[in-house]
Amino acid sequence: MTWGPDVANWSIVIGNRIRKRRKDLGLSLEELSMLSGSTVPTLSIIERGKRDVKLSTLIALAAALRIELPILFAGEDGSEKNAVPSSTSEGYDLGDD
Amino acid sequence: MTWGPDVANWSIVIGNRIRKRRKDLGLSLEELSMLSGSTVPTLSIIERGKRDVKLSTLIALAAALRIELPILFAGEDGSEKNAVPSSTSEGYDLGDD
DNA sequence: ACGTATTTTATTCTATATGATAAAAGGGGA
DNA sequence: TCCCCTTTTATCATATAGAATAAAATACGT
Repeated sequence: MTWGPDVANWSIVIGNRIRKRRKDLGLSLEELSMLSGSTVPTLSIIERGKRDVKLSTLIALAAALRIELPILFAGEDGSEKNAVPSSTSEGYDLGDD
Repeated sequence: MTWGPDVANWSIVIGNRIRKRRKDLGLSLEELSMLSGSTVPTLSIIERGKRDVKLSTLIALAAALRIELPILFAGEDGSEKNAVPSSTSEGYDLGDD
């Protein structure tokens, strides 16, 4: 894996949320696999934050877990503020806005 | 494209938000390309909601546009409620929770 | 209408997400 | 310890995201 830290952080946060929700629902990876259409190995990898997942996969997972997609991205406080500290929040050069 | 409607809807919502933010910043696709690392054709496709984008790409774009990632997913009201009506919100069978 | 910048579309190539499957590793109970 | 269930890891095949590039289409000011 050669991602930047932001991707790694987000992948882990999102993976943890998926795993927690799955456990809360009392589902095994096998069961979530059937509900979401992703295979068990794929789910294992995603829940541990080791994959650069596609949007469609997250959408299917959110539906299977019966949560709104934005919940996977929301801050700990449930707001739209980042749950993950951005490593590149400033330092641009094009003089706009 | 053979996605379900949820993916299409989300792709369009997210693409529209990216394009609006880019315009608000007064950036061309070429400039956003340099800032985000995605190519111009890729940006064009993403902004029009025609690609099943990867998480890492969205993270890079949010950083380039200097917005928090959750903003791309938040509801119109900026909450964690879906901006997109889910076409698969119910009808499951495993008796949990 | 013309010229220029911007965006879209098309093509080829590479990287990788995901599926399918099997095997290995873990984790409780009895 | 022995099962059984669950999760992780590994391998191979397929689909597609994204890069690089060029060309076509569009927008837009003059």
